[in-house]
Amino acid sequence: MKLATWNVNSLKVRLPQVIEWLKINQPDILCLQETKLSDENFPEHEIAAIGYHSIYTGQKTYNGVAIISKQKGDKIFTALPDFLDEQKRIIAATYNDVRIISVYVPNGEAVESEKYSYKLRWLPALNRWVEIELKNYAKVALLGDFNIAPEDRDVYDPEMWRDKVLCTVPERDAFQNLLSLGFFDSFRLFEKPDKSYTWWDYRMMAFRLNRGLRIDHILLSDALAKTCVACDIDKGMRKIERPSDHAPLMVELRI
DNA sequence: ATGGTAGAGGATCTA
Repeated sequence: MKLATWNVNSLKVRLPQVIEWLKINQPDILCLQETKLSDENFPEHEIAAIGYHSIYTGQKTYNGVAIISKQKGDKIFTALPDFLDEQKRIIAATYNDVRIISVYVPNGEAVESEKYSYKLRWLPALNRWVEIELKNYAKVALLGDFNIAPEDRDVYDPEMWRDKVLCTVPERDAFQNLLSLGFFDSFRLFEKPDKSYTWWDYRMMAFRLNRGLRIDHILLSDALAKTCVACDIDKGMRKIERPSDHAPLMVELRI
């Protein structure tokens, strides 16, 4: 079983890339973030034409998440139960006995901003709900754009990024609190090269200089982590013409 | 020099 996540930064622009990527990689599950599409504009038919189901919750211009899957899912959730939020940032469904939770965590903009305090309220709400989900399902995967670089080794220039949004202590604590519920960061189950990142700013030749951060993650519950045999960043998708600023991330599970 | 690029939408906002 292959699970993947990809912040596409507009599914309208990236649809041909997503279709091609699905054909080549054949994941069972692909979680998308920043679709930037209202539900009536979601390209469900184009995706169905290559044999994939879609579930989605979106809005115009900003945010928007989806799960693309070979099998149809059930027990679909499109919001956190105890956190009123107009922004479409979470979608979950069950595929056989595997619970898939796909998130687009708020970016936070800057520590002094209202968006940062929203991020620090959003993360505990996620934590509370995921804790319940872990009681109901042994096999849980929490995937997406977390907008958090968990450690200094996940940042190209940790001193420059010290206490900047994506790297602050409260954000990293919130990420550790998620892991403490019983998750493993699948990327760190394996020996990986230094300077492995999933996001590079469009500006200042950041990608060419590999000035990136590892902010997209696939967290696996113990039952799934035991079956995980690979976790890889598809950096090639950041090299092509008109790329997303994020690369896809994918795990392979022996189940 | 507080910049720069991309996407949406049609002036700025978000990242």
